[in-house]
Amino acid sequence: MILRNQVEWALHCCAVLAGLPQDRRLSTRTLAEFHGVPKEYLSKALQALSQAGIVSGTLGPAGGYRLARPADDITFLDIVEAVEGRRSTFACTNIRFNNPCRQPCADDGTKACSVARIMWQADEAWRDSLRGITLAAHAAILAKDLSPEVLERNRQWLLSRG
Amino acid sequence: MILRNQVEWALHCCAVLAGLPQDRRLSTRTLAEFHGVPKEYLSKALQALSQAGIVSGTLGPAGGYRLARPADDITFLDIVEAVEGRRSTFACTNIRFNNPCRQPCADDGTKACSVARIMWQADEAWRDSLRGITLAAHAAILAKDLSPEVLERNRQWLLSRG
DNA sequence: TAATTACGGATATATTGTATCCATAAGGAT
DNA sequence: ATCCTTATGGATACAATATATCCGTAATTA
Ligand code: FES
Ligand code: FES
Repeated sequence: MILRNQVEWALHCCAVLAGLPQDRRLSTRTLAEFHGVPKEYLSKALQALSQAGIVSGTLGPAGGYRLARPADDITFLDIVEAVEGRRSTFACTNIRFNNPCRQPCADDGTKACSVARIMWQADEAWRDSLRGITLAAHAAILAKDLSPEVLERNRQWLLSRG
Repeated sequence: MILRNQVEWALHCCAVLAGLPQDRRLSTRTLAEFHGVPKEYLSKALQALSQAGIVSGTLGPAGGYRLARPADDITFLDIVEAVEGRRSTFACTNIRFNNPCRQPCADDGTKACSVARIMWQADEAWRDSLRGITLAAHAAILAKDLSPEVLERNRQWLLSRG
């Protein structure tokens, strides 16, 4: 089990957008070149973000994407779920009901399986962790990781493209 | 991203074994019939559990599997990792280094990407949650969920097969 | 009008998950 | 000794998903 590449791409794209003025837009082409990933496929991830209301896309020249909400109102979970979906990472197929000595209409079918409950609880812990980090919080981490020069250089490169 | 069916099967098989006397063994065929899953494919999951030292398999008639350790020394994480592997659910492909305006030999390459660190932290939260539940703890939950009659009926069916 | 963009559908390929089959070695029953 | 049953591991086939590309459309700007 492994998350899609799209997740890494989407997170980085959102992080980049969070570092720019809110009204500035970046095109799919610029974002693809900046991250060195195929433009056509990245477009699918950006469309998913757009449909989820995380970014806003506009048509025409000088069009592109910007964040649809303030950076402190977008969590990592929002982005991951937009690309990866909201279904639990654990799928219960109810094999407990295949039990050959189980009586039909037993009253043990009203509650979810104990195994599934534990797995879903772990899934929620994963989501809680991602829900705790906003793009604004990540920008603060990034500011400590990278030197101001590197950040400014990236910023200028992106703004010169659009 | 979704976990394999094997995970659900492996967890249920271990839960079944935990409800039996430690020296009793169950064959792949019995476990497959009990859960209504293909015997040949379930065998692969049991082999993974065997190789991870969670269950112990013996050959010959009256052979089969038993837990290799006490039930309070086997966590859900042990079982999930045996089947699903231990790699993180998030794979970083280092797209940050594809940055076209990045200078070679920059000092920002010594640390893992901030995005990856956040994703790996969430992965650890998921694992921590699974690490907190042992087969013994699950057995206690099961005892509250199911009626003693159902548990005993299953127990007898399994013991009569082996 | 022409160029550029997001958007969505269709398609192709690669990777992974699912499932089955078979050969082998080992243990128990006769 | 012989036969049956079992786990083990390799090989193979099939299905589902991930990855990637292509193209047509509509909207926007110059
Ligand atoms: S029946 Fe699906 S996890 Fe128990
Ligand atoms: S480069 Fe892989 S997560 Fe940032």
